[in-house]
Amino acid sequence: MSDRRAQRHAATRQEILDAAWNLARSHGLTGWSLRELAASVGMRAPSLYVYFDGKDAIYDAMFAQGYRQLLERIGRLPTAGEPVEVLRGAAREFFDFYVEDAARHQLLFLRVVPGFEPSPESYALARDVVARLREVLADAGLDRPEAVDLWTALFTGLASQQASNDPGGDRWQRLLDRAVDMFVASEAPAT
Amino acid sequence: MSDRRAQRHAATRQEILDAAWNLARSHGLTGWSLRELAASVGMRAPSLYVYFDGKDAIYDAMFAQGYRQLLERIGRLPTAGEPVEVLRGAAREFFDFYVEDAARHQLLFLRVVPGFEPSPESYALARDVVARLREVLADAGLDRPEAVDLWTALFTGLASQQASNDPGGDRWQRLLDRAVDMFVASEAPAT
DNA sequence: GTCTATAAATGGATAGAC
DNA sequence: GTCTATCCATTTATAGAC
Repeated sequence: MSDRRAQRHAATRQEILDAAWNLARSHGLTGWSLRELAASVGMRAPSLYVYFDGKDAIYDAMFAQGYRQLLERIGRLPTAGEPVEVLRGAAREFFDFYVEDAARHQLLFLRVVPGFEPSPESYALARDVVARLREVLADAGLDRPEAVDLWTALFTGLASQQASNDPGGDRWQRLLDRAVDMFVASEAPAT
Repeated sequence: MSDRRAQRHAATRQEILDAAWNLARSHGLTGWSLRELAASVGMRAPSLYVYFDGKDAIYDAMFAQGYRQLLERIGRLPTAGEPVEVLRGAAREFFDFYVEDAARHQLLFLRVVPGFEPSPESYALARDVVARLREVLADAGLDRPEAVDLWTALFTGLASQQASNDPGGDRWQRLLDRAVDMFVASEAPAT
């Protein structure tokens, strides 16, 4: 059956992607070759071309997968309850997502891979994430566009500091709730 | 005279570094080769080894130069006057420094070059910057360690968003003063 | 779908003449 | 100090046998 074959193909594709993420985490986002990637899934380099058109196609699939993961996690966020609690949950989710995987952070949010540009389809996922985040924050009472921008900057900044300057620790993580309070206070000063 | 020769040597070294920064800005921090670098200063690759021990030594010199630039700019900051004004000046200085040069930002604050580790001498400059920043903020009334951490996260976050999502624009730059106010209000709520 | 073999280019780095 | 020549490793990618 062609269905069976397609399923196997997709499974191997995912296996390759998982291995690529592992290499990116251990050797840096650009610190691995197709030979290494193939070896880590028990193949030789040319066989990878059965599943991907080349290295940039692999980066593109990783880019799309990363944004799909983020989108799914935003979707799971509780949106009912006290606005402050909702925002704390959202802040923690974003913080964790960034800190968990520095390589993913670099691929999704910084332009680190020389010459790589995400495909239009993959980039559309990035736009979906921003749109969905905007909805969540609006539901919690943050509907001013500048509020969303400031919110994003604040929590990506905390996560970036944590990942770069205290990996494995909690020096910036501890500041999360306080940062949410600071933010909420400045958005509703007279309430 | 050996003095003349040493001066010429240092000048050429700097010329090479300037060219390396240009390549890093245009082709990405890791998107250039020693051949290209040599060509851009009118040399062939082997001649570079008269001035640097290899590519990582060039990255190391760039790393040190970047932190020296930042240290100098912190030194120029006005420290007298209204604390809020001092903090606004400091915030703007940091923001500009990061946004000006994405490649420099990646080299100094993110681990983007596979295998590269700054030398102890260069890394000492990074520590100097943090110490000096701590002094400036303390002079403006921010002496709690967590306050400094939150400050750093907030303004590197704003700068990173500006550089990544609105290069050449001012979407996050416009939020700077408001962010300082938010920060100051949360640090001195009952004054 | 996976392999061997290999192309074709590029990388950092060194030897030695000038 | 700069060069030519070259080494040697590595890269992505392709051709074609099985």
